[in-house]
Amino acid sequence: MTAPAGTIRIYNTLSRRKETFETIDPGKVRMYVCGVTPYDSAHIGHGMSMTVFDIIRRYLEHRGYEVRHIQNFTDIDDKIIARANREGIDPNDLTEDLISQWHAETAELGALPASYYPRATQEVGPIIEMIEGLIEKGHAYPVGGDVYFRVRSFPTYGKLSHRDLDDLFSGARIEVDERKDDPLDFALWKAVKPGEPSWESPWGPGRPGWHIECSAMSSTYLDGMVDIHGGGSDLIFPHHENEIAQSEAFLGHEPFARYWVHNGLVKVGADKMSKSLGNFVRLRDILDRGLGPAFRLMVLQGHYRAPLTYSEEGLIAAERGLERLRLAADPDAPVSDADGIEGGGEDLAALAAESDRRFHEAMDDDFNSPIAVSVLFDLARAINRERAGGADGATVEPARAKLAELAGVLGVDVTPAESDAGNAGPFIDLLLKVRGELRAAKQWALSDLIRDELAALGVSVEDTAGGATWSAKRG
RNA sequence: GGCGCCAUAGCCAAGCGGUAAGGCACGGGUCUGCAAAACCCUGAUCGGCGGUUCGAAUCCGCCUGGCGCCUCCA
Repeated sequence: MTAPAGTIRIYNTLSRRKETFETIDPGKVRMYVCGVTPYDSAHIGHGMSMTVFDIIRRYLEHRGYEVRHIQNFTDIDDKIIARANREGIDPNDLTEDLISQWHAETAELGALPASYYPRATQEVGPIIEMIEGLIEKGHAYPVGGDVYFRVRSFPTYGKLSHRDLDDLFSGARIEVDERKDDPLDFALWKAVKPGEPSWESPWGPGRPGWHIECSAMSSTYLDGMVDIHGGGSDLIFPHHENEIAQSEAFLGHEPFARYWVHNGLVKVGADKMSKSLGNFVRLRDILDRGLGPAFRLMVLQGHYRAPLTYSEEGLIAAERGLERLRLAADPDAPVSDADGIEGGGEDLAALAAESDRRFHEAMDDDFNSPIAVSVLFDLARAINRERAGGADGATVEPARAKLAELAGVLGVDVTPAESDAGNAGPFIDLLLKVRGELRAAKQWALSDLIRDELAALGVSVEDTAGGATWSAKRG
């Protein structure tokens, strides 16, 4: 269902302001998200980025846009070669394996697959063409089998990261390669070294440098102009800065990307989480515990541009919150008719309408998901309050349906927890039936024993007015 | 050294000029055989000091404490 039209505003790293979102083609969004260099398994930082851009994409689609979402794999790089050599395997086998893991993890995280996933190694032709074009235009020069981009030839270099060339130079932490015209020039093509994979090129055998593959791929798959170009904020410099320089110098027009969107980084404790710091948490570990949906909610509860402080408690807190949303969104949730608890007698249809308005207002404003999520919780509380007061399903339905709908827009799965009990279901039902008899006979010790033992097995039992219900713990 | 960002209740986290969303935890209740879940109640004046303003968590300055980028990184 498409919501009523509203103006979407997006923060653009380039202008450092929120801008009204207007696409190149009406109703269509060209989105390029920097994927990964697959040299190791994904961590939750990748998970955050995947989730953030999945939410942005879902919301734009919800708003009626058709989104062409391209996500690349830079499957040739120093680290890939280093690891493959260390393990004595073919770099291709390594990247194939990691890429298939990536796809599996994307799916388990509940992120929609991209429209297409180009790979650097399969785009060498376009990459070489682009490099040749840059040389012709004087923006690049070959040196002994390498090719470098001449940073000083691109007057607006630094506009994305808001840096001055001379400030960068004064940073003086760049290895000085005497063969380069300028220390800041970066490699477009790297001459082959012993033991490395290589491709033929006008400059001899070699391989693409780091940034050029994204320029070539975004150009190839999004017609040389993109609406949204995204990635983690650690990519702003040098990766995206270099990408702009290459693409705009080559294409001869700017901007090559209209909205630069960057997500905040995951922190563990006070520090940024990264492979090099060794403080990373593998995405796989969270997924295997069945906490993928909780992770998504945790990401949503913070703003996408702000750093996300990750902790085990934070993840568990999100899981608890998610359970509350699930209960509220469950059409078969038990209704209490206990005395002493009164419903608010609210107009839930009106609440649903108001919630819808607030939700879209928040998401339209640079994807303010924390507020959108708070709307979900407000709905949940109202629903539970009415149910606690004995309201029937029909009374609660407008709010319940709205909650499920809005959660769905964010990709939050609030469908009732599926039983992980496998074939044990009927036996558990049987046990609870027996326990019911015991309770009727006030055999509390035995009935409590059954409940405790089931709990130890990961099955929680709850007694409600309508009888006992059970649910298996996820994971 | 350069550029930039952030400091909001126990933890996480919105708000960005009109007297503090939401989540989790804690405590007190209701319900329950007990429990669980749910519901109700309870908690902050926004790092510090100045300034601008009728009015500031929100703007400016200084200070203190963190972080990020400048090198591979989502």
